[in-house]
Order: sequence, then structure tokens, then C-alpha cells
Amino acid sequence: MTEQADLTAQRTRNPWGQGEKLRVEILAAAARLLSELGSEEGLSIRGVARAVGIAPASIYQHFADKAELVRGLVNYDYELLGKQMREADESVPADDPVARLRAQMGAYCQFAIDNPGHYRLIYNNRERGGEPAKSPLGRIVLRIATALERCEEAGHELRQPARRAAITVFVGAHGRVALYHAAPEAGEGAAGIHSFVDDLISLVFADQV
Amino acid sequence: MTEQADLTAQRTRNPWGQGEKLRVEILAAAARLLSELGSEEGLSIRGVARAVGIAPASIYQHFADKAELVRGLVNYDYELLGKQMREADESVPADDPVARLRAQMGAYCQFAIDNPGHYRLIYNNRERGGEPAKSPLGRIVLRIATALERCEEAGHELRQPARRAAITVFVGAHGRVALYHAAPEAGEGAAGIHSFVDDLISLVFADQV
DNA sequence: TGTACATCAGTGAACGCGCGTTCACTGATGTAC
DNA sequence: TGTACATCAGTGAACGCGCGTTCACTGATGTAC
Repeated sequence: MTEQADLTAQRTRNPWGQGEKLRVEILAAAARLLSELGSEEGLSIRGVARAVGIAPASIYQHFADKAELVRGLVNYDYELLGKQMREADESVPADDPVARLRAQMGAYCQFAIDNPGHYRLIYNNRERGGEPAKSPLGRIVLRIATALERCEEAGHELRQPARRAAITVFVGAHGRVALYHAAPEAGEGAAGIHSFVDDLISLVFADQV
Repeated sequence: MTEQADLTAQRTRNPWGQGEKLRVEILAAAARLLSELGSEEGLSIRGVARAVGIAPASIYQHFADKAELVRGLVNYDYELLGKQMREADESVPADDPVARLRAQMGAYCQFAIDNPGHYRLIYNNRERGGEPAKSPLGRIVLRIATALERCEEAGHELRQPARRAAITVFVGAHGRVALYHAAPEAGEGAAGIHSFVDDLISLVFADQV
């Protein structure tokens, strides 16, 4: 009973000039809901309003329609993923570019493992019609390509051109993650993903790394 | 106007003892609808009934509920995919196992390219809780592993154990297809998928194949 | 200092819609005697 | 050969539901004069 108190409790409205705070609350609740649901379907304006504790109509002061809410969520997730990859990259000394690449791909996989609903969302909600290289997904591929080029410069020969190898690694990681999401009980769980991607990275190098 | 005639035209009911024919019609219409929609969402009992030209209630004589209809569709698609891979396999002489593997994976990719909605459907509707090896997806991986073992027996050394290499190839193909579905305009289209998978197959072999 | 008004955060109630599912039914075709 | 009944294919109308969205509103807080 007491756990439900927050559902019936009144929300105190934000003070003057701070209406934007609700926007953040809405996005946070939507993100939480997406994590619980595990997929975009079932995510509704009314559900989000319920989770925040406001009237459905209140959402329209911050988002023109449902599509804009989802776009807000997608941007939020892309930034989070990008940040985690960057941090992983920087946590490894610059003189070991292969380890840096592995760290970045590890962060990518971990994000997908921890947030299946979010991962699926960003994958199924690409902006249409823009330049591929500037899309968020395109920028991730670019990031991997750059990491691979650093490896090449350090003397690690690739079996494919860097850009192509980047797509190999990215696509392999995504495929393995998608397989895990479709059947988490099969395979070797989260550890299986990481070792798969490590193997895949080894595979694109000519020498044993 | 005349194109809409079939919408208003009366359906002549099936003769005595041939009620099962409607089941097939329903599945066919659902498959057509799924192709048009490109995804499971939006696929509804009422929509299928409309497409067949029957009352929504009529569907319940053949499928207990919506979930069972979807299961029927999934089985239908798995059989189709399996058949196309088998035919591709058998269309290549037995003395070139690598070419047979390539042909099978080509058929796999082609199915995904031609039927995005169906491909997504079978991927997102795995039976839960069964033995992984006996699931339809598991059987496809097994098929690839077998093809790889045939290559090994013919003297083509692998860089990974056959089963692991099979997952590499399968997961890579799926990842590449998913990327194509998410952004068809990027990449190099359908041809890009085939060449990617061909490269991937080369990658799991130690020698140049 | 008072007061009229503007601006803000947020709401309650209603709209029309499409959905999955149920239930009592209709009318044609077969079968038992 | 006729007739009562069973079986079949399929339906029409209704159910309750949750959804996205709109619109006129409420009440608190600021600002102009």
C-alpha cells in the first residue's frame, strides 16, 4: 500500500519560469518506462503521464506530439551511448590503440545489454533522408573507423580497409546483440557478447592481436 | 473505382467440408499485409479480415486469438526461408562446399531483403523457453555449421571452430541485414549486403577462398 | 501601496478511433431414418 | 422419397478498452502603472 503512495500523492507544480523542469521529468519517466517495457510498443503518452503523475494534456506543453517525445528520447539515448564509448576510449592509455578499440566496443555492447528497450529504439528510429555520415549511427561507425586507423598507424595490419573493417565490427556487434535480445537464454549471455566481439576484432587484424 | 470492386464484392463462402481453405486465405492476406506494412505493428485481426473480405469474427474459427495467427505466420515464414536456403544449397555442385555455403547465405540475405516485415517478424517472435538448438533460428545456425564442416573436410582451414564460425557468419549477416533495414538508403543497397557476407565468409577461412 | 492585467504551469473532460474478442444468429448442405 | 435434425461456414452487432489529441479552464505568480 505504502509503495503506491507516490501514485496518489499530489505533484507540487514547478515555480514560475521553471516549467522546463517538467520536460526533463517527462523524458526521464519515458526512459524508465521504456526500460521496463523493453520495447517501444506499449510506450504511450498516457502511460508516461501516469508515470510522471501529471495529466496527459500536460505533455503537450513540452512536446508537440508523440513523435517528438520519441525523438527526444532517441537523442537522449544517443548522447548517453556516445558518452559511454568516449569514456571507455579515454580510460585506456593512448599507446595501445587496439585496447582502446576493444574498450569502446565493450562499452557499446554493455549499453545494449543494459538497455535493450533503448537500444532497439535508437536502431528503429533513424532520421530518414539525412546524410548517412552525419547520422548518429554513421558517427558511431566513423568512430570505430578512426580507432582502427589508429591501430594501423601503430603497425597492426588490417585484413580489410579500415572503413570496411569498421562496418564489419559494427555490424557484427549489432548482430550479436540483436541475437542476444531475441534469445537471451541461448548463447552464453552477456559474457558471450563481449567475447564474440573480441574475437571479431581479432578477426579483422592480419596479425594475432 | 473499379479497383475497389473487390472490396465491396461478396465473397462466396467455401463449400461444405472445405472451411480450412479460409485459414490459408487468412494467412496469405496476413502475409501480404505484413509485407505492405513492413513491420508487425499495425497488423491487426480487423485489418486482416478486411483484406480477406470477411468479418473479423470469422478469423476466430481458425485461430484462437491474435497470438496464434502471428504464430501461424511465423511458421509459414520459417518454412519459406528454410526452403529457399535448401534450394540454394542444392543448386550448387557438391564438390564446391564453399560455393554451397555462399549460396545458402545468399538466399538467407535475399529473403531478408525481399521481405523486411517477415524477417523482422520471425526475429522478434522466437518461441521462448525451448531448447535453443531446436528453435528455428538455432536450426539455421546448425545448417551453417554443417556447411562449414563440409568446407573443412574439403581442406579449407577455418580460423575459428566450425560452430563458432557459423555464429560469426550468421550474426554478421543478420547485423548487416538489420542495418540495411534500418537505413536502406545508406550503404550500398542489396548488393552491399551480399558482398559484405561474401567478405565475411572469406574472413573465417584461414586461406584465401 | 494598490490594482488591473499578463503570463505561467498545469488540468478535466471530452472527442473520435481502432482494437481484440464474444455471442447469439443465419442459411446452406449434409445425414439418419 | 420425404423429413427432421446435425453440422458446417460465416456474420452483425455489440462489449469495454486504451489510445492521441484538443479545448476551454484554473489558480498562482509576476509586471505595469
